[in-house]
Amino acid sequence: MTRQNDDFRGFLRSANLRTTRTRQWIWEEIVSRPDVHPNAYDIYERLKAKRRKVSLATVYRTLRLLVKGGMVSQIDLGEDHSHYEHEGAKAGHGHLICLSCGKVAEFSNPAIRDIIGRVGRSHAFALDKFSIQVFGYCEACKAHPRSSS
Amino acid sequence: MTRQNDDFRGFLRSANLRTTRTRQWIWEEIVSRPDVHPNAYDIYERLKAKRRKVSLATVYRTLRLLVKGGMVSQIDLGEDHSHYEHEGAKAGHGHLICLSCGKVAEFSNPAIRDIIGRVGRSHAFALDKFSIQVFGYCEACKAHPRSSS
DNA sequence: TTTAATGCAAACATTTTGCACCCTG
DNA sequence: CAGGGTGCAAAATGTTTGCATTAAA
Repeated sequence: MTRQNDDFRGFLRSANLRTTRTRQWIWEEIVSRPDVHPNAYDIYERLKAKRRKVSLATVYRTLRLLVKGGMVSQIDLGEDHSHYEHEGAKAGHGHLICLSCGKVAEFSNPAIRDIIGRVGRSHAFALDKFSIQVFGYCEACKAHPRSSS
Repeated sequence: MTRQNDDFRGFLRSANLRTTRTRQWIWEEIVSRPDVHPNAYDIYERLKAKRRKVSLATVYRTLRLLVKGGMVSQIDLGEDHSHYEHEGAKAGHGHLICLSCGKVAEFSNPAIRDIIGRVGRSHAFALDKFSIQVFGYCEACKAHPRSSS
């Protein structure tokens, strides 16, 4: 049993929630590939491909629960739906999003965290979390630009 | 005729778009209160209250056009719809969003801009724009917390 | 007068919910 | 075996689009 799985079961237990197969599958989809940032439908489709019968409604319900509990964070990549990622040790990182191919890279910068902490204090604001999206064109796409629609 | 109105007409002209009453009304709603960050429906309602007949569809169409043209920026305040603001001189600022009352404050920090510029370069990423959302509790709400649902 | 812009309603995409049945604890 | 969890279908929300009509240039 992995560390992440322990965390997950511990979270469910402490929240008085049941550890169901379905919830485990969804959790695994999120933690197993930290680089992927799937949306709800992605998770649903990947589980279906693995012959794990889960409904899209349950995927949404579970995601909501995990986000509320701080196990997963919900991110906006500039599309019309949310993406999700494991809220691991690398809390407080940002995303570089390619406007052409959609590729997402992560970055983490302690200086930004410090500055945001200071900004919060100067506004008498009790900080909870922050998110940063940087939009632009990745190396491949700026070398071979496609026509924009 | 204000500076902003000139910009607006200039933008439409250079994009070969017509300067219609409807578009002006919508533009005015956005620039007239830089502190408000309305969503599409807010704009629609405010115009209706002023007896300016505009359809919600046109509000959406106009917003899309303004965002594409870089006149307005589309921001995510953690709700399930977009908000909009005038993309003025204060480009590259962030938002402090109260998780309790929803109030939004802005901040601008040149150091963050620099760091993000550096991050972009180190990833060989051609920067276009960035956005920062900081979630937490404003002074009033942290003093008098409400029960969370 | 020509053609882009608009209003309306219908279509779409994403997310949530009601309810009968199922499974964990 | 009790009560929470799930699947399914329907509803709710936010946004876009087709088409007939209006109005900018």
